[in-house]
Amino acid sequence: MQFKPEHFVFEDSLGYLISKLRGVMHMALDEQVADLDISAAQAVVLLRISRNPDVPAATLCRFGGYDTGAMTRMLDKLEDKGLLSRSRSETDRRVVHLQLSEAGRHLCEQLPERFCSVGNMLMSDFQDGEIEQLKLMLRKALNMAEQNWSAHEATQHAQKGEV
Amino acid sequence: MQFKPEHFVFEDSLGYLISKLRGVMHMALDEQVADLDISAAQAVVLLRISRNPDVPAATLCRFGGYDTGAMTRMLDKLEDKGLLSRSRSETDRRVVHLQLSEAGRHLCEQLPERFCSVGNMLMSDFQDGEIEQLKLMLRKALNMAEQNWSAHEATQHAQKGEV
DNA sequence: AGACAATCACTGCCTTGACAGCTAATTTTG
DNA sequence: CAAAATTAGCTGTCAAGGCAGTGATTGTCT
Repeated sequence: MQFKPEHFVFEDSLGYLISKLRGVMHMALDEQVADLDISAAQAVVLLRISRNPDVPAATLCRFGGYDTGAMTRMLDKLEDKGLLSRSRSETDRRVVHLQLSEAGRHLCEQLPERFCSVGNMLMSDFQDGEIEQLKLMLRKALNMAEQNWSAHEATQHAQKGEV
Repeated sequence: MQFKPEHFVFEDSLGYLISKLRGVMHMALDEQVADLDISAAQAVVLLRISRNPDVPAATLCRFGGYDTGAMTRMLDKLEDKGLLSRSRSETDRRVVHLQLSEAGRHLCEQLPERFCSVGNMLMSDFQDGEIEQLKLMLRKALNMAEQNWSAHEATQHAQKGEV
């Protein structure tokens, strides 16, 4: 029982800080990739495909935190831009495999730098080890969430998460 | 230069962890207030009004990270539910003041407990001081963002942030 | 083998929130 | 004091994403 209702101040709460930081990071990434003519969300998906060639779309949904409908439409746009192509799996014809085009691969080569720029903008005055410590605590919280969720939502839809 | 492109792994990045945690917290809060027939976003706005009686809507926009259009429609819904009432300011007739109704006040009394439940669910195995340390680092990152932003976006719209 | 359930991708429908344009009211400036 | 700029709130429009329902395919169970 770390938090007590009688002392709760939203503007000082963890939820507020986390949400705000997420918003800032998302906006910063959007700006970083604007010249590539994609959005932050699209950049994340593209990077994922480039690291996992021929990944099925459904896998992207699960780990990317997207609805299958949202993913379909996002892939439509990326395909329209000529950054990737879809192809039905031979072994399981329900599945659609995703491959980056030449333009997509070229674009993805530039992404890690853009992602890192955002991190460096926010963390430049963090000391050695502080970042790892921060990530450790975030992972700890996520683990807790996962435990408390599987306990009572085992039957419901998959966990959602986010990008 | 804390982050280097050649070592970048998205699933282990700060952006991924922050986004995922935000998603989990948002979902958990939604669930916590579902029986009150409001959304997590609405809960935040209501709590803010209850702490700042007669707050102008524009102030909610600025500190809540909402567009004025989005705020108008959110207040429409809360008014339809009978949780608050709007009234034009006497001294500045552009301004709309917000007051909670009796039902709204009663609902708000229950909110801190719901917010804390989410925090306690995620942080139950954090040790003393760890939470404060985590918040300290988050605030540090947010401060950095604010600095680097005012530098190059001074002329653009207000910073957005999030709820 | 055949019935049934599960999975994958896709589509319509809906909500949320951003952006731009608008009016009214106020403040600033010439 | 009049004109211009600013501020507050509202509305239309758009894009993103969630939910439910569908068809096709595959897996499972009897």
